[in-house]
Amino acid sequence: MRKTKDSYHHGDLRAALIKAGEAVLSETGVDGFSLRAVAKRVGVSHSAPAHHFGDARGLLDALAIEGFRRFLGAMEARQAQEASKDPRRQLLASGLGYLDFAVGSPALFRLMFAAERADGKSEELSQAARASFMHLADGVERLRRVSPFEDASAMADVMAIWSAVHGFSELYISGRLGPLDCKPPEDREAMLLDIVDRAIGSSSIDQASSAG
Amino acid sequence: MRKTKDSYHHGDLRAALIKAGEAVLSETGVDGFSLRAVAKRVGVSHSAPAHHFGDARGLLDALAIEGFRRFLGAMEARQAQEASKDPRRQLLASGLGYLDFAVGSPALFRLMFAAERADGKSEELSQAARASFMHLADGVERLRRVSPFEDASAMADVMAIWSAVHGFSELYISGRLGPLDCKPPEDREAMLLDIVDRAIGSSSIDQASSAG
DNA sequence: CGATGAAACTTGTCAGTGTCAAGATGAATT
DNA sequence: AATTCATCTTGACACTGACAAGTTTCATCG
Repeated sequence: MRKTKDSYHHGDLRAALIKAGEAVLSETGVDGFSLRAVAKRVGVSHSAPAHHFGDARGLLDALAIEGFRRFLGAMEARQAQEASKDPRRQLLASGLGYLDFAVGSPALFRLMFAAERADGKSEELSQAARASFMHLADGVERLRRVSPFEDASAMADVMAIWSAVHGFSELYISGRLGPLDCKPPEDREAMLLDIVDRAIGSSSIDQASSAG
Repeated sequence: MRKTKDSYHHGDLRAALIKAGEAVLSETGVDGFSLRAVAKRVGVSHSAPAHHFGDARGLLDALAIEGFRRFLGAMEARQAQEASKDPRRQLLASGLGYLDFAVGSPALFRLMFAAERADGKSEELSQAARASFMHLADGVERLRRVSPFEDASAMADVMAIWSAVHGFSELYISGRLGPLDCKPPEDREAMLLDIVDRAIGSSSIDQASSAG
């Protein structure tokens, strides 16, 4: 069974390694990431991580899982801040949370969406990723009043919105949006809202015609 | 052309290393990529690449530069196939080329858009990337009849279209679009066209009439 | 033609990495 | 107190990128 509560030797090495792993990831990027560097930062031997995560991929998976949890949290936080409960507004708020996370933890964001990790090797990781997808699907369902899994056009909305938000986030953290990233956060957020608005399309004009 | 296969000098080692590098990249992904593996594949010593590319990053930069060249070619190829010269059709065709390249060379695509390489360290790489961006900007300019660099709303179109196409491509090659990637190419292409259509928005529904 | 120097490539070495095997530590159970 | 066993350490191996120094080929000039 899953154990490893805070106990003796180190206290809670597993959690400490994840925390240190995130720090190393954000400081040096995924290229400078190494098991030994993480272990050294925590102050344990170079092969201590192996016991908790198996191999390097195991630790990266754990980081991605933790990342998806915070990712979902970032979207929900923005939605909670949004006063209006209008589905369209809530969906836009969710997109802002998506961008918040990408900008705040770009290396982790990239790790989470790395191609190799979507192969379903880790069931827990697949599930965490699916939860984020479901969050988006739910948002569209509230807007369209139809489940995307039962309505192709609603699923098309999901794809369009997801692609737009994800693409913008990726390009932004890549620094490819030119002078935009030098500007205040309000600018990139306004840009994102415009983009998501296009992606939602005419399917919800009747819902909230004067949003903005 | 000096090409002495059995001689001490390879003849065209630089090109051979780039070619082998692309092969290693597509076969093992960027994680399994190593200078020594590339050198071994070509049949030279482990430090032969250093003479042409300096360090590992130098070879990866060269691969990205070559990638951007083929990337642009993929977009232009699709545009050439498109019979209609209508700016909207041409823009959509360009998007299909974008997706073609991402699907055909996912590892290279990811390498090209890796965040660390957009820092302008390599001028040649920055220029190759900029050329691809310009291709998109030109397409929007033909559609809107205004330069995106002189019109904010046209630049917004550029951002929206780029985000949508890039996001869809990223998510697709990540295998996160679910059952979509098992389906024939026509399906994903139809999906992309729908998405880009949303991103273009109403700005070109009546291209000539609405003057921004 | 032959020498000289530069370019292309090799060999050797070093620190660092992931992973495995085997040993040491200490809390919990008996 | 002895045993158990997950936890953690030590040591080793093959591999990596980078550097230094040596070897081979080519080009140019005397």
